[in-house]
Amino acid sequence: MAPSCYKGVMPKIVDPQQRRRAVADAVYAVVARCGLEGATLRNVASEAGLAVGSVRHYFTDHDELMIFAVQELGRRVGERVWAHAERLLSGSTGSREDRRRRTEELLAEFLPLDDVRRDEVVLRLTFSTAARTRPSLLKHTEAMQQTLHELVLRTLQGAQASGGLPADLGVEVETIRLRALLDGLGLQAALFPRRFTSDLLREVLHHHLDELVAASERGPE
Amino acid sequence: MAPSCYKGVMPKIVDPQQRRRAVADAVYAVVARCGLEGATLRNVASEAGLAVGSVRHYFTDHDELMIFAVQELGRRVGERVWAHAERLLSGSTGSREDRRRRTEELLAEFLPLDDVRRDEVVLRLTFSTAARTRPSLLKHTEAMQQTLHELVLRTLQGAQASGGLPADLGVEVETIRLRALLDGLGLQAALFPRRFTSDLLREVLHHHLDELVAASERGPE
DNA sequence: GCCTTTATAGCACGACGGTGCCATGATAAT
DNA sequence: ATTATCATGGCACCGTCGTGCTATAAAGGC
Repeated sequence: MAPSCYKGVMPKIVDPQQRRRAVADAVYAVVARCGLEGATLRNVASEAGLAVGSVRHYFTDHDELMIFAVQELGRRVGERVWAHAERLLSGSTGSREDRRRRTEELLAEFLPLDDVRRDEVVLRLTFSTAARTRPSLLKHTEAMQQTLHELVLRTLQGAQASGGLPADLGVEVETIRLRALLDGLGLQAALFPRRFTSDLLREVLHHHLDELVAASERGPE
Repeated sequence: MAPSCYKGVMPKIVDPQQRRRAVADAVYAVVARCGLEGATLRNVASEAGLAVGSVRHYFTDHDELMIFAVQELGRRVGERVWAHAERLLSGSTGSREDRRRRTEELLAEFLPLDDVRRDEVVLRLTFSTAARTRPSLLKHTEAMQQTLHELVLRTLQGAQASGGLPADLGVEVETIRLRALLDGLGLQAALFPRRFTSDLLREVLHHHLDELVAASERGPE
């Protein structure tokens, strides 16, 4: 029916992608405030300033909304931290202390040190734990975890290549250990923000990296 | 404690405490299978082989049921691990390698290395994350976390006293770091049991303890 | 003008949640 | 036997949630 050009003949105004992202924002706000069980269509629609029918116009199912929320969360986290990683890699010049400082900053992106990162950690944690009993979420959660794993791995490998870490260090095991540390800290801090202050989190991370570089002076086991 | 003859004048047969624990068992089974949102009164009652009214006879609210489940979970975890800790402390004799091995076994109680510990980790994780948005659970979850914290702290202090760890080691920070590591590993393993095998978990814990004792040969920073 | 497509909103239905209330059976004291 | 107490089970009510369906308004293409 329509002529050959299928691209520019949309008789509408709003951008669906942008709308979906806006709804995802509402999901994040509700989940951060009331938990995942509070992310009902009515709550999300109310948070987004829309009606339930409007939200359902962009998401067929409640499941699809949750899946999109996880995907979008993974996209944003990956995007933000990859940008940070590129900043680190681009500035390959600099003293060893500078590289160490920037590496620590990069890894600190995974800790709830401010409101933005705190919400992000809480959301990652919430969706991840929920994915255990929700097959539809598990696949995308796994992808997000894989992204974070590779990022930490690349970071350690980069530090190793630049001489900041010993060449004989088991980066795979250290990646798992470091990621577990970051996740565990985030978990505790998400539960008890008053006990786990930003300074304490930074101190633990700093200490852990100290131990990693100190292993170089010890040589292979 | 075995159900001894009641001394009071109760015209009944069953022991309410035992019944409440049995219902808690049903809660654990349902939560482990379907997540916390699946722990409805109907599901729990069905799992326990009772009717909803029967469950409600022992728990006024759904909230009270959840609170009791958290408390009981904390009790059991603490009981089991404290028993293990006493075994460690009672056998203060033995070579350094033996002490190290038993310490590692004690800390391994927090890792999902078998079905029992796996369920326990999953339950701890589920209730903890849920407590973030449920004030009624937060208080008891905090108590459970405090118990685990103190246990890890005592373990490290014991190792330090016996000479297994350097005297100048910051046990408080190391406790936080070790607990974050255990929590993070448990979180990952709960999500992806196939990727995080028992051997891998043991290896990471072993490696971490190696790093701790290796810090003794490095002296103060 | 007309018509198609999209955006937004609302209603109604069925399913399921917690909970108040009550009926029945069992037990032990009187 | 009577009665009080407790255990157990079921019913019914009300709220909420997801979802199918429909209505209305706006924006191009013809």
